[in-house]
Amino acid sequence: MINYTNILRQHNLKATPQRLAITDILHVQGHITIESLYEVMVKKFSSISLATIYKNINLMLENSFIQEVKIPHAKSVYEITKESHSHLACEKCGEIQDIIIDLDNILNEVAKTNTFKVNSSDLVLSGICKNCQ
Amino acid sequence: MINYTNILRQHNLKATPQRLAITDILHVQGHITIESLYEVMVKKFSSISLATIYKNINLMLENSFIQEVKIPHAKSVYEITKESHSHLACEKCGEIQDIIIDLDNILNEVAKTNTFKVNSSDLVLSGICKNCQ
DNA sequence: ACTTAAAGGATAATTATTATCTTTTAATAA
DNA sequence: TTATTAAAAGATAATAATTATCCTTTAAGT
Ligand SMILES: [Mn+2]
Ligand SMILES: [Mn+2]
Ligand SMILES: [Zn+2]
Ligand SMILES: [Zn+2]
Repeated sequence: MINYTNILRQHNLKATPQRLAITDILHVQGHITIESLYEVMVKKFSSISLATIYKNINLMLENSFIQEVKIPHAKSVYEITKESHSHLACEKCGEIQDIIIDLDNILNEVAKTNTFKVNSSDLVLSGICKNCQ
Repeated sequence: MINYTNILRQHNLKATPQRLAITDILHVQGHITIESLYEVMVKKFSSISLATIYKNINLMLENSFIQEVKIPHAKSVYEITKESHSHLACEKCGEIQDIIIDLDNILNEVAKTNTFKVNSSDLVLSGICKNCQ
């Protein structure tokens, strides 16, 4: 169990119980929509306001503690920022999985054209996951 | 100038002036947000309703005549469906460019793992375009 | 314990999108 | 052509998603 108290403080964020719960949920679940994050949080903090969820998600996004992942034909999910990686999105059950794909060759190709300086890449592969096949 | 009248009819959509204008704008502009599509349309049809924009965009999405492209940290853009391709998104001016990148190697790698059946891929490279460098 | 800025909760406001209803019109056939 | 009709447009209400505001509570530092 990671100590997110200090990590939050390093980002100049107070380590409130609500925030620790959000980070813990993100840590355990991996990828989650605003909607289901709220549902899970309500179980722990029956009177939590949806505004608190949004305010915290936005704060955490601002300092890159977390990231938004936009999924085709589905709602965005949020996750704790880690090494750059791609995603597999199951069109049937909606599950989002991480996958590490080496895009260096591709990025080098683009770099060669010298017409666009790439800073980051977002790749989502949509299809059917193991379970749903 | 492409004849979208018949193309629309092939999709079982009436070729209304509003729709022909939308398809023409999409054809000329390439990638456009709902917001700016509406702005452009208002110039041609001063009394057009925003609902008409949404209804048409949704209808055209349903039969895959057009596609949504989700862009990190920006609003979605829409474009006429064509061969599968990737996108370059300029973080400075917001311009979206098409780029054809061969992802076969990558998709084959994923296929090998036999744990996920890929149906489609969405790749967006964010960075700085030629003009903005 | 005391102080204080930050954060939470309640809720209003705003923005984005969809639904509903009436009027208009594109497509088709007499 | 004109008549018919289902589809589409336009106006606007309703809903959903997100943000702003305001007051209360609390984490963090002294
Ligand atoms: Mn991930
Ligand atoms: Mn494109
Ligand atoms: Zn699945
Ligand atoms: Zn640019």
